[in-house]
Amino acid sequence: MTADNFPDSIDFWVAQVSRLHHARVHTLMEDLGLYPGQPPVLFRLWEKDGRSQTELAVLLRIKPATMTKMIHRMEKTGFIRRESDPNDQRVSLIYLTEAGRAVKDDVQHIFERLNCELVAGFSPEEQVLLKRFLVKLRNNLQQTGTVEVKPPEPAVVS
Amino acid sequence: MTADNFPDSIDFWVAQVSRLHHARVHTLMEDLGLYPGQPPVLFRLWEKDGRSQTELAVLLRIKPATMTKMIHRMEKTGFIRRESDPNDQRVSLIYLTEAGRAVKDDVQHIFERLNCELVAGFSPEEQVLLKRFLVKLRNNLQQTGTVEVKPPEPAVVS
DNA sequence: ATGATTTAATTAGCCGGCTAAGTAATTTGG
DNA sequence: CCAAATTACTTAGCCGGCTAATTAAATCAT
Repeated sequence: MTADNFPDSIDFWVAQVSRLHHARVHTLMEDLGLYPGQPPVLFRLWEKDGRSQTELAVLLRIKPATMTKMIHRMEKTGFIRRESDPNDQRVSLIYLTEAGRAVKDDVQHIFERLNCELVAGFSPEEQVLLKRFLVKLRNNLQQTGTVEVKPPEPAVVS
Repeated sequence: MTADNFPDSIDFWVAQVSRLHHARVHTLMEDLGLYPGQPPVLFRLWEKDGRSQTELAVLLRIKPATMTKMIHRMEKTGFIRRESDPNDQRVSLIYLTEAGRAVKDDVQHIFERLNCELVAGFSPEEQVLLKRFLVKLRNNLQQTGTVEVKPPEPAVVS
């Protein structure tokens, strides 16, 4: 990587696509009162209601602390509600409210539309290839991320 | 887009790659005292010193308000310094400090390494294709974002 | 059975995106 | 020449990532 080719690096383009996508979702979700981070939560709840925060965090591959924030916002705006798990007082189970169920069709339609916009000009084969590329990038990043730090040999104490 | 295929959508994978990449850069830059958003600024300054904030924001495709924050942090941590443009008191020109010049080689090496990690298992042709795909995604998003309200399509279909 | 460990969630605080509203300087138009 | 518009940047405040440190509950091991 040199200063010359940086602005045309994979890094740069991934970041830019990600930001534009985020902005686009924001625009499209605005009227429904949803923020861009929230649809993924809803998709997982429409799939199966009453999941724990940790379960959701694992599915969305975000950290529990991030989940907590989002859950609070979505609770405040009325799309979900929390309930203590009777079998384990530590976990709070997340349930859809009526409003959370009500937006399902709209959100799904919007995401269908967004996906069309996104892959416009991609042949079906290219779409498959693109997804394979993205998964491979993910794997490459995860590999290095996890291996990377070898446990430092603790110096012998006293 | 349905609840079923969401977790395997292009959206999801792009977001995930972006987050992991960000985290990886964070890890790799930590020892140098840099945060993930800062290398792009440095790359542009190594290329040409003394740019205005707006110029940098345009190059990095971020908003001026975001630039302001980053510039302040980088000034505080000593990688850059600001100077008023004598020809226009509104603009502040950004210059590298000695520290900003000093990290150049390290940062470039790290980004070379990161790029290798990222595209591991991609043939040169696939790398070209990947970049083309990303650029196309960018264009698709920018199109919809700017046009926003498409002129009503001619209803004639078939 | 109780003390130690693990686990679920929260809190505080940072980074980097964004918008909206405000200030200061320059340009433009009448 | 001076008022109006534009431009460059800042500020305040939100969202969504993250880590580190806490708290409370459950489990494990002695």
